[in-house]
Amino acid sequence: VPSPLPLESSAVVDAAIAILRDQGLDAVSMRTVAARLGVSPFPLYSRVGNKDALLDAMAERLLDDLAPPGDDGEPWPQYARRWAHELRRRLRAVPDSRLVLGPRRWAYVQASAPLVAALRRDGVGTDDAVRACRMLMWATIGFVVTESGSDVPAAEADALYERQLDYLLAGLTSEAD
Amino acid sequence: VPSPLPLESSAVVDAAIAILRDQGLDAVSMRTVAARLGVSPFPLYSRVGNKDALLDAMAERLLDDLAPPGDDGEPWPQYARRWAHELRRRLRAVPDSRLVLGPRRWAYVQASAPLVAALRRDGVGTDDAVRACRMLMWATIGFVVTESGSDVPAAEADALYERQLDYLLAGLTSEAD
DNA sequence: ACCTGAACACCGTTCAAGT
DNA sequence: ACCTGAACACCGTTCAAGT
Repeated sequence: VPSPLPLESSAVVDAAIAILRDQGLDAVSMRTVAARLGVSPFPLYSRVGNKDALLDAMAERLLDDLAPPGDDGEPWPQYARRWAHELRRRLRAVPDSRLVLGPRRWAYVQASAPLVAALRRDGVGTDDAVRACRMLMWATIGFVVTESGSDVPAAEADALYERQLDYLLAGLTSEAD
Repeated sequence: VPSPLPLESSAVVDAAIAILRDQGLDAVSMRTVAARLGVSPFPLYSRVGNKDALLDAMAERLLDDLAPPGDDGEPWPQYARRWAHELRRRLRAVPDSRLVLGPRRWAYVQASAPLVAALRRDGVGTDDAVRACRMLMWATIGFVVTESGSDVPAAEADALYERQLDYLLAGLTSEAD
């Protein structure tokens, strides 16, 4: 009599991400994930809920621990620059932009925490800090999603992103004073 | 003996957009579009190619004739502001952000033409004009895609977009001089 | 020449039946 | 209690057969 499989939800996410990297997002199905685990599809539903929840969990895993918190003496615009570049780097490493969109908000709320903290540490009010963070985050997500669908060379996209960041930080800095 | 159906590719796109508005993007399939036209799925493939090409054609339709060209005497930053707001308005009217992403670039190339023309008319070099246009377009697409997946109130998103536009235009203007 | 009906190889999800 | 196998209601796409 076989005992219940020691199938953790993290193992399901592991398998899904392995398929994502090997064969792309379209190859990730409840059936292919189950097959990679040597199991029928049914047990997956008790571990991860359903397909959409699995996609959420994958996004969360891929954005986990986005940026280290800033140093105590670091001014917020400098930290914001590091944070934004790290967010872009992580998002570009995700092999499919459909995974970073949709209603997968939770991962971003977590990711924004250290930037909001850096702003607050420098005396920016909570609402302003949240808005500044939101602007940088939305601009970065949008930039990555759009550049990934374009044929603009990487070096040019890098330069364009740097300039956009300059402009946004200049605006946010002048307003914060 | 029935003659060939007078089935135009535009009718296929019409039917697909009608289903999009009535039941959402997930309800748009080659089968449901064919059923709405009273036809089997097969003839659609000779009209629109395949499902992905149909999605491209839908995106193109939804962004068609994006912005009227600017007045001759209108300075480019003022036209850029109108253009960007119109782009955002159009994108927000598309009921699903998956439709404005992916490799559906052609619609955006067309949409950007009048803005590039306005910049050039004011003496901006071609490369700079293309880059400025790209920044405003990517920022806007990204903003809309991200705001549509968030629970930020519309008024707040409007204000945030306006400010982001201020910052980007301020940066682009100072650089153009 | 062009369409229909059926088929192929897939989906997400669920349920009776087994152990 | 938990899984398997089969099923249900779908996909995109294609092809033999009809007209």
